[in-house]
Amino acid sequence: MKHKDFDSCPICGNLNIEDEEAFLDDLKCTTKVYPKNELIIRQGDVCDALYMLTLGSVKTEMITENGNILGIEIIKAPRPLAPAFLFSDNNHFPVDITTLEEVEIIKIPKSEIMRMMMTNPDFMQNYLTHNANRTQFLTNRLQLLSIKTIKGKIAHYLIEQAQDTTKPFHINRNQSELAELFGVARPSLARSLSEMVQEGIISINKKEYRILDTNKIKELFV
Amino acid sequence: MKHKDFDSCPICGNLNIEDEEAFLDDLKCTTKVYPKNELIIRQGDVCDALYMLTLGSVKTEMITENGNILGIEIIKAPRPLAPAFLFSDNNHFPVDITTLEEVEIIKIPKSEIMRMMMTNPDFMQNYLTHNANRTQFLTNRLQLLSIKTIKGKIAHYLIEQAQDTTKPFHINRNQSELAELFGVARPSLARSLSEMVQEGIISINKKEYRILDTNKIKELFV
DNA sequence: AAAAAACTGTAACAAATGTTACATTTGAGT
DNA sequence: ACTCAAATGTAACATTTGTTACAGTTTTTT
Repeated sequence: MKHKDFDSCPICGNLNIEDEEAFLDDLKCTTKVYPKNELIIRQGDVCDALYMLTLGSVKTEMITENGNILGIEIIKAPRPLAPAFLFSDNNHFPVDITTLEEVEIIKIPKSEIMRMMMTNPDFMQNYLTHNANRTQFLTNRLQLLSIKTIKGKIAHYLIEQAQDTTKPFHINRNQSELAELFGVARPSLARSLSEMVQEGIISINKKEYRILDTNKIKELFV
Repeated sequence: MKHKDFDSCPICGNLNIEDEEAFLDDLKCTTKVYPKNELIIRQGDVCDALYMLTLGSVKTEMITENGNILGIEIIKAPRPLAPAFLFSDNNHFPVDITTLEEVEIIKIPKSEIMRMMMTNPDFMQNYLTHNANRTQFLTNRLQLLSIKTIKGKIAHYLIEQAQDTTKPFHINRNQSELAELFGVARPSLARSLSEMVQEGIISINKKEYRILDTNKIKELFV
């Protein structure tokens, strides 16, 4: 792992240690490279080590039992994969993980992680913060899914994405991806979007969205 | 906190310390008692200390932006309230918390939690495991919500609850609570349930459920 | 035991979403 | 500039779910 990557890693960054090389050399771990489009972790697999993605990107997908795919997110290196589950009583991965390109993954035994936490307060703080952020991400996802109407989901999502609701902003997903994110059918999403445009609530130009009527879009929550 | 409670606490149990009283006496914290049916924590409140529920029970509710209540769970003492969010970058509570009876809550500063983790490996392990279990709970909840049909949710839930799918089992919730758990309307749930009974997939007697047709109930996932 | 409250079953109807299918537009690659 | 694939718009129709309302049942309270 390069120094730059090391610093930008959510759990290894800012560690305040003198010699990062030595720190890493001491670490007992194995490195493995996987090709593109490979399913590397299955929902339900036992999780007994920390999988650190050090190169490339992967996609995590939660497959519901009715076969629908509920896209969760794309993870880019450097980041640990599902670090919380390493410590759960029922230590199984909750998602499928598929490579999007060639990736490198370092597998660190649980005992090593424990050791690092005990000896390095910054590492422990990072690990805790990272897990907390993950939990918050999940909670957010839960909140989005729990909104029942499609227009409500759109409203929630757009307001979340817009830094400033008076200015246009860019959404980096196409309709199919949005539909997957919301867990709805693509044509249904398109219909809701075009209705919201016709009602003068938002305007859309390609992936450039704009909130036109702040009051109306907030009414969709009521 | 009594010894028995101390031992059964998910993050303070099995701590391998000689003197629990001394351990607790050293702890800088404040104790507060709240009456029944009080909203003690609001969604969005800043979370800068660990709230440990030591007596009584509370209800956590996530209120969606359209005003619907999506019941999350009932928490009984002793258990920490949302311990993960203490360490998140954006440290706000994700849920409303309401007392169900008179409760006692101990508020422990973040710095104290950090100290305890650094000095006590068992405490750290407990804390991590507890957070991991919470994450798994959320993931499960996410999975349940992401199933689109009501019958699919029922099927998923019943199979999860039934230890042995050939034997009858008890569900400790009424229809309204189940509907809230699934995020659907109560009469809709009742309709789906009675259809499943008519189709010979399950039988219901009060809160005693039984899976009659294992194949058919699994087809609801397809 | 009677009364009240909570829970359950169900029906008619409204509303939202899914499904399928196809036309149109956009974008990428040559 | 042309071609092809992907993305989008949209319409008709089917299906599911929500809403409202009320009656029957069970449980709790008095």
